[in-house]
Amino acid sequence: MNIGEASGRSGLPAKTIRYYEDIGLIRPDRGDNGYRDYRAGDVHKLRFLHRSRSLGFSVEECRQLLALYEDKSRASADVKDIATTKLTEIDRKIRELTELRRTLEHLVHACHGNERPDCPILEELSEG
Amino acid sequence: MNIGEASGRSGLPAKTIRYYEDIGLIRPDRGDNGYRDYRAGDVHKLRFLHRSRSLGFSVEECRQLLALYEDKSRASADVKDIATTKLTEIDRKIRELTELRRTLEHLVHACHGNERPDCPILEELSEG
DNA sequence: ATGAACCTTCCTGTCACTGGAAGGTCAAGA
DNA sequence: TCTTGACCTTCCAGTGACAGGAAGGTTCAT
Repeated sequence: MNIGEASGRSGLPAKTIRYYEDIGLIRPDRGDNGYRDYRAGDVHKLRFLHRSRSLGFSVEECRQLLALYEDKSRASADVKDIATTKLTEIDRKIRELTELRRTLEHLVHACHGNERPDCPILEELSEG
Repeated sequence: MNIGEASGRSGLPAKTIRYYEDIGLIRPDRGDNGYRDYRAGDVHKLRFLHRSRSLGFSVEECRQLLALYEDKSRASADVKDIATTKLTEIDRKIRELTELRRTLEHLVHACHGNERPDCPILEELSEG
């Protein structure tokens, strides 16, 4: 199938699929006309990539996961390691954002939000 | 003062300070030798930028905040609007990450993490 | 035969810097 | 006076993960 159909079936934009080929994630066949030719297995991999990316894995992590996916003699511990590391990262991001949120909310509450220039938000930004 | 001292006092790397000049956020004087020459007010602005960025505002938002900071006839409502919008964005990000976290934790728990190849994480990634 | 809807490659832009090369300037020590 | 080392300058390239668009080839239906 052509890239348009692979795109439709995987949910990834054609641009992204070409990019994934550029960086060596997938290698579809080519037809006589030079068009990329995807098989069902390729679409599976594309869906795998789509899902992995949307779960917050970086492209390099997706590369590792895809290699494990294709390695029938893998150890599930290797997959779990990657996922656990990512989970820790996500936890850290959530903590950082929550801290940010607290500070910002505090500032927003302290500001009158009227026509006058005095503003605790700007004060905090210049002194913090 | 030279850029090195401005960097030390503001907490921003010299590279970043030059970048902020490139994109028109600050315009220091120049000495006869061509060196940038920062005054106390410039360092204040740099600290303002540092703090704003670390609170999650984009550079363009920082540009708006800095303009309000310098506008003595500003309305605090304008500042509050920007901060409130950012607060909403942060909330959305936290929600997304929390959802991600839940899914990923579920997968990590389901995976045995041993030497065998069967792995619910990979299964979910390929089917999800 | 023509037009639309595909497909191709290649180049540029995004965001907010960071690293590095090549070279000028300045202050302190031998 | 010379030199060394720490500054400073500009400019170019790279990051991550694509998106937009130009210029051109292919396929299919009318």
